[in-house]
Amino acid sequence: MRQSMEQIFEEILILHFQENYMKLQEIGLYPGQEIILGYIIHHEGGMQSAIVSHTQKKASTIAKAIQRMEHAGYICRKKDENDKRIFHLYTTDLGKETYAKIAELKKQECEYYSHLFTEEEKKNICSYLIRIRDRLKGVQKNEKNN
Amino acid sequence: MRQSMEQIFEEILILHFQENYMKLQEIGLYPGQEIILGYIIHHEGGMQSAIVSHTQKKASTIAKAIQRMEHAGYICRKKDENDKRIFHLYTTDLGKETYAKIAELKKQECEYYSHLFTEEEKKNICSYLIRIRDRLKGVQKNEKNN
DNA sequence: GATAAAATGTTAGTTGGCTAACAATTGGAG
DNA sequence: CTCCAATTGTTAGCCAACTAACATTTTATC
Repeated sequence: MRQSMEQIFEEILILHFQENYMKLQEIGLYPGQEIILGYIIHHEGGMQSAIVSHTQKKASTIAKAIQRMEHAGYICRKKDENDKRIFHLYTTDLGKETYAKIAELKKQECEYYSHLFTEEEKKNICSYLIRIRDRLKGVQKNEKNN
Repeated sequence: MRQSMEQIFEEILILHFQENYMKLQEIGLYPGQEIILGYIIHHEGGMQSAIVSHTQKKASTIAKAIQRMEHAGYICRKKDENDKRIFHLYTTDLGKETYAKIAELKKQECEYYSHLFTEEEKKNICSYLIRIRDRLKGVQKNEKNN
């Protein structure tokens, strides 16, 4: 074997990043914004802290992205009348149109991968991926206890 | 199935990024610098453009990283006497020590994953990963022709 | 030899990601 | 009711990643 599992995986990470970057660029978004937009579309009126929990990013990262996305016209914020700390987030028409393009691309991507493997292989891959994910989750839990 | 292949993969991307970030932070590097350091260690005297080709990052990204890594004392640059455009890159003692730590971590990581799968599963995974990688490579080649 | 093209590296400006420190508000403990 | 802790969100400053434009030097072409 010329390349190890890990090396090919690193290669895939780079290629995946580049492909994702180019696709988003054509749509007009920056990496990460599509996840935020998708969350708000499916949780209209939600607040920033929910996005922080969902995306696993830091609050400061989300805060800046939200500001830029609001300025670019993809989303809008409305103050809560009872709790003055909270902003409720909503998508604009532009945001909805933009997410439709992303959803279409994601669908195409899923179909590509679907044709790349047999049903049995897909089951295997899921089993492997879950094992890797749980291992990564476990490592982080252990590190938190230190 | 509650989650699709793609969703679990996205989850793994996030977890992998976070684990990598924390490990590098303990060593004193920023993400991406470990790849540059590794390349220079294995190609002492090489030049920036070679790193650009190898890492698939843009020249400006590498240029800034090289400057910071030189300033931080991990590497040093020497001007070429014949071709005045070129800088030759070398690792310092600190750079070599730092990379030793990274190599140790990578070794541990490989062992973890090695225990996570049987030999047959590993062969399967390699087969799947290669298929994904080649598909990603193919997409990018096609896009370049447009 | 002059001029255009390619190679090498830099700088300015955008974004995402992080940490750390901060302000403001809310809610609970005493 | 008071005061402290938790929640929510922001700002400043660091880095990586990108694009676009640039300067310098080398090389190829005519």
